[in-house]
Amino acid sequence: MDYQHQEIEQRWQSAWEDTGLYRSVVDWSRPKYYALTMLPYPSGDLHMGHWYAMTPSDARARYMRMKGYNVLFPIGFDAFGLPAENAAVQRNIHPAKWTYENIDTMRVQLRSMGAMFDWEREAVSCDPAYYRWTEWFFKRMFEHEVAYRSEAMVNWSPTLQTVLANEQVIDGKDERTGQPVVQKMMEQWFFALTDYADELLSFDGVDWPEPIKTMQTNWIGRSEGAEVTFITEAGDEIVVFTTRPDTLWGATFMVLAPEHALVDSLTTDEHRAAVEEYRLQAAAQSELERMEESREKTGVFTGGFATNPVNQEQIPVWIADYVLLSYGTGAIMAVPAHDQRDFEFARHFGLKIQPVIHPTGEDELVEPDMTESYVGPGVMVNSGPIDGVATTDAKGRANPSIAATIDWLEEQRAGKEAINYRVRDWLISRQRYWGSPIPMVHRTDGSVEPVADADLPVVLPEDVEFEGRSPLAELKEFVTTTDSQGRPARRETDTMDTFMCSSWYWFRYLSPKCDDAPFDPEEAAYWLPVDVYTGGAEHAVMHLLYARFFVKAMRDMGVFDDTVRVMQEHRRDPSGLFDEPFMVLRNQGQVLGAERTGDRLVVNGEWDQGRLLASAVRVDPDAAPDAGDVVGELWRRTENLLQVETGQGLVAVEVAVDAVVEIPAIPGSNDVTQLNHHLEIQRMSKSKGNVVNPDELVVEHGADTVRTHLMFAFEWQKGGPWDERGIAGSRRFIEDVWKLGVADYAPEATNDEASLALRRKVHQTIAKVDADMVDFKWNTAVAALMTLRNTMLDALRAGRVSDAAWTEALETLLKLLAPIAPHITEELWHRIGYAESIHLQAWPEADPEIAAEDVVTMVIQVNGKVRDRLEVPASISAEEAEEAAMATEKIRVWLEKGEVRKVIARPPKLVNIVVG
RNA sequence: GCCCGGAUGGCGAAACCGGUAUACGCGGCGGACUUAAAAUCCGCUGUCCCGUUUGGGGCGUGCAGGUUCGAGUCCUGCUCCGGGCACCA
Repeated sequence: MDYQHQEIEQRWQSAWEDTGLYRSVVDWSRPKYYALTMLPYPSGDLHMGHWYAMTPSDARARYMRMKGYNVLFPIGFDAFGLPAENAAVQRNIHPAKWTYENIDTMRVQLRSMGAMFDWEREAVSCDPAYYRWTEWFFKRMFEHEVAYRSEAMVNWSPTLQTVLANEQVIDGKDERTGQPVVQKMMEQWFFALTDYADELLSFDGVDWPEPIKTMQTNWIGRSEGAEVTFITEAGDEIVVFTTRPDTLWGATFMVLAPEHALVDSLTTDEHRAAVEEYRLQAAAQSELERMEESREKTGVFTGGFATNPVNQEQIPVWIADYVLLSYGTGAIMAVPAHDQRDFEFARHFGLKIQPVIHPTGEDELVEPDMTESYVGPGVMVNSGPIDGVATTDAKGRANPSIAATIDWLEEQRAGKEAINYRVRDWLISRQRYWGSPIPMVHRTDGSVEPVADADLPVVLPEDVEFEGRSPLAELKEFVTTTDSQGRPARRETDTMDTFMCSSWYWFRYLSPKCDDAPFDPEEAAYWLPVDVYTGGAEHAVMHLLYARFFVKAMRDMGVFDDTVRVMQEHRRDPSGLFDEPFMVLRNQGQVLGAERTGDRLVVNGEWDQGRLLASAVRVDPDAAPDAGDVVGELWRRTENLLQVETGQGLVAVEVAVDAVVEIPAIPGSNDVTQLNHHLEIQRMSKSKGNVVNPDELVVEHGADTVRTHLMFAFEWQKGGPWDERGIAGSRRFIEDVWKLGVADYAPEATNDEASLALRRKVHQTIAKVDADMVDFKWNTAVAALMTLRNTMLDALRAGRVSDAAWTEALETLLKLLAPIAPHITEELWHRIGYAESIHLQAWPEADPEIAAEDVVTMVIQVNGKVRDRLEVPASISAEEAEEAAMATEKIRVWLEKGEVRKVIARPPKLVNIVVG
């Protein structure tokens, strides 16, 4: 009767599947619970991180089910994206084939976890039945003017002839080829995310971690201030946004972004050549170069002037790349006396500096003596109507000087109060193939129209050639189409950002086969909204912000109208249910590989313009620093570049695109995708990880052990490096549970006290595990179960507890462990004689009376230091406690050292005697 | 630079409202079983000092202060680590 984990786990996994144990069906007579875990990207295989994220989510879903909820816990795949296209280029496999093969592998692996996923509800975002509705949502966005087309500065790769997403650009270079990326103006599709900026700043009614809320708030970056209009000599208006309108009287020049529309008309002939050159330079500059030069301000004078509306002063207009076209209005008023960047710029180019704040408690600022700008509090001076008004560190109208200035500006019609956001509208256009098509056609007159709903989805053509960029634009059959009037038209060849697919997937889970709407209102009315969402904190801003935006936009477009109607039919109050997608959010940390030194490379080659053209690359853990031209740890691999950390900094090593760097830690062939996967898992700056394959661990120890250990070994929110050895403890625990479960318990001489002691422990454990499950504190829940295991092993050996107490203990242990280790508990549950699944049992309830200790250890302190301990009845009174404390032998010794000044009694735990 | 989060044994980590610091586990040490090893079982395991049989005491939660009868927990000022944002007007 050994514990045969493989046999047990496989048998139960099929049994659960056969009986449909995890099908979730709408049942209005029961309370619902929608538990969601972030859907995986089908990168190839499931790694430890997936297990770490998903098994606690699964345990929580199981717990809620045992608590009596009708739980929905679905799964799917976020299947569009760049890695599939890279695979296509590198290995000549169609992205669809690569993706679906990976999905097949991952389905098997996901099943091996023993999670209660309802596979009937699986959704795959690259399936036309799915992206039909992604396109449908785009159309609704377009119809409601949430989707629009506009010029924008984008990351353009001249090598690939395509726009790259920000996340594909690393240090100003294309992540994959290592070639430079430039900034370019292009017409792109956007979603008007900023329309919802204010609503997105509010987290009312949702329970999300504070750090995530802070990150989103900072990302949205609301700033309060004013818009002020300056007039050029030619009569054009230059609108600027400022958070410090009160310093307008100190504005001594203006700076426009090099790309600003008014630069041409402002530039005088004398300065035109310099301006043109600067603009070219700025456009060619990669982000990396800009960062390097961020110390020194650059810029050129346009020769033009504008009028400061508050004092009619003519001030020079410059252009400089520290002013960004994408933030505010792309133009600033420069107040060098009270803004450090402006100060540096003014000093560098010898421009006028005019102080307008008299600092509190200091002498008046004298321009030539200033070594930096003054940004502290004080009193306004040289500022006409607001002279003498106090200025503080407060922002917006809370600052008296700003409030006074805004009032004055509005009265004079020279400006108005304004709010600006750091967040930009969501750029969703991607010049990629493997994404959801944008269902639009361009008419010959330049206007656009959406594809008719009946013609959705616009299907991705399959017979295409890959050369590293999207083939759609080159594919005549795809591009050539007609508009609704039958006139020739050109099909949109951009596809959508994959974040769009993941912005609504939890709706598709509700009814993945629904073909007349994105989701079935009957299902939605019951299951929505998501009650708990679990996943990685790395999605703090992008995915989680887009998802919130999406739901708010859907609500305003009436997408939930039918759902609301069904809810009302069932007397469910819909108010507030469609404002936010996820009511509770919890993040797990990252599990990394075991500690080890990184992959130590020895590279010989030839130096060329700061990079090493490799002639030989080998892995040698013991390589000495002079063994090759470059020796160091492999940090990153792109198609033709290796980043090697030498200890003195990163060195770029150029290799052939098909170069194979054999790394012993990675089994099998070693292509770019695999190597990046390997490097990603060891992502940590100091300690390097190692790939830990969960499949191997499952074979060796069983899914129950792996699940238990992942929940036990770390603080879930924090994660940490995987320790190969630690799993032994969890394995022993699971085997002990087996031992307890199959033990033929036969008490020799039962003893009421022993029985009660066991029962007490059992009920204390229920209370502890229950509280921990609610709070996602898996490690202490498992620890409590291990303690119960220890108590039960002792009881089994002693044979003093009654049969009833033993049975209660065993059944409780199995039920409490069932969410964490679903297979072994199911097996033992049946072995002790039950026919129905343990996963359908009710969660045990703690009886506080049984759990209560009647004798407790009371600590006796003298001057705050523990001097003695005493076993006392839990019901002891303060007087009795005090008396007992003073009476012990040890304490009497301490009492002789002085006079008792005070006694603090906190019965039954503590008495503190102050002696002095 | 700005904004978050963190720091507890050799290691992963516990500690409700301020009330026994180190639960649970790993590792280590000693012992039992064994021809032996593995597995398993039992005991010990913060640190220093005195007694060294049984015990007693000092010091200990990144650092320096403070509040309190009492601080890992609260307050002030730092240091280091992790994450996010970054010429944001």
